[in-house]
Amino acid sequence: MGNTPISDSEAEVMKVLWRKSPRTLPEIVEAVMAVNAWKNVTVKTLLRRLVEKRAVAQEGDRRNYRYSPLISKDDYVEAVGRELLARGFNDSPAAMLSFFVARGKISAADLKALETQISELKDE
Amino acid sequence: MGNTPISDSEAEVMKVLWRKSPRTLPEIVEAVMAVNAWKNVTVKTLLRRLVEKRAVAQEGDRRNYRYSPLISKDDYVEAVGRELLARGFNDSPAAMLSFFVARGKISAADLKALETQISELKDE
DNA sequence: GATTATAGATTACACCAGTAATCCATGAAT
DNA sequence: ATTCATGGATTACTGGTGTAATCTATAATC
Repeated sequence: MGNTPISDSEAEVMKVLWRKSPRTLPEIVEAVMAVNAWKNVTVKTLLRRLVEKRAVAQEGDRRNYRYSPLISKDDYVEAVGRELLARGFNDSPAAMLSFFVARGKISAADLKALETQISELKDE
Repeated sequence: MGNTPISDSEAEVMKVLWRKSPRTLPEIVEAVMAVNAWKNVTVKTLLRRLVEKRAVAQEGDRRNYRYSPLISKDDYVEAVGRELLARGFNDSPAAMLSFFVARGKISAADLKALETQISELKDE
């Protein structure tokens, strides 16, 4: 998609690492394949590319590496979010919000919860 | 980027058409080049691809076509948003919102405005 | 009528992403 | 010692995207 250093398919691999890490290759392959109908070699390729682009760490001894994420889910999500903001909403979070509200994707209850969240943030 | 039928660069062309349409080629080229340092042929290519993928209509007589968007900005934005939601927030708009609030991207005033928006929606 | 400018079409080309096959080396099993 | 399985590396191939050069036909101009 856009500007994240992580592609969509690669993100599928990251997701399993974000859930639990470190993991070994077979663990990762299994977890990814539980969700995506890819060949195991495909998962290996994705993992290797992630290591290359320093999004995943390879530790321990060769032949039995342990893999862990080097990019946090929050960072990833923030990058994706920033992209949406730029692409669709002219960098205005409020405009985005408004859009989702208008589409009925965000309820009054959601807003209440957010209010609470905001006031809690203020108490710091 | 992801699944929108419109790529990032192509979106730059759509943007000028969303702002005002129909427009002629030179108008489009000029408007796009005011923002992007592309060669004019590049803009032509993007426009042609958009016509090919039926995102833009070509009307009037050859040699002086008028171009207008066939995909609305709202549709585009919604597609991009849906994609983000899937990629980063597990399809939960509320989760996304919460994320932006936590990052201080959404103010209490923004929320107030949204509340109003919601209650207005309810009155229908 | 010849020349020129240019809207639009055709062709190009490198890079990345998605998806995968094949190869290699080594630890395990026989 | 030989074979097998498998983690990891190398290579591959297609389609899309970013970016553009070149060509063609025609309207305008001289």
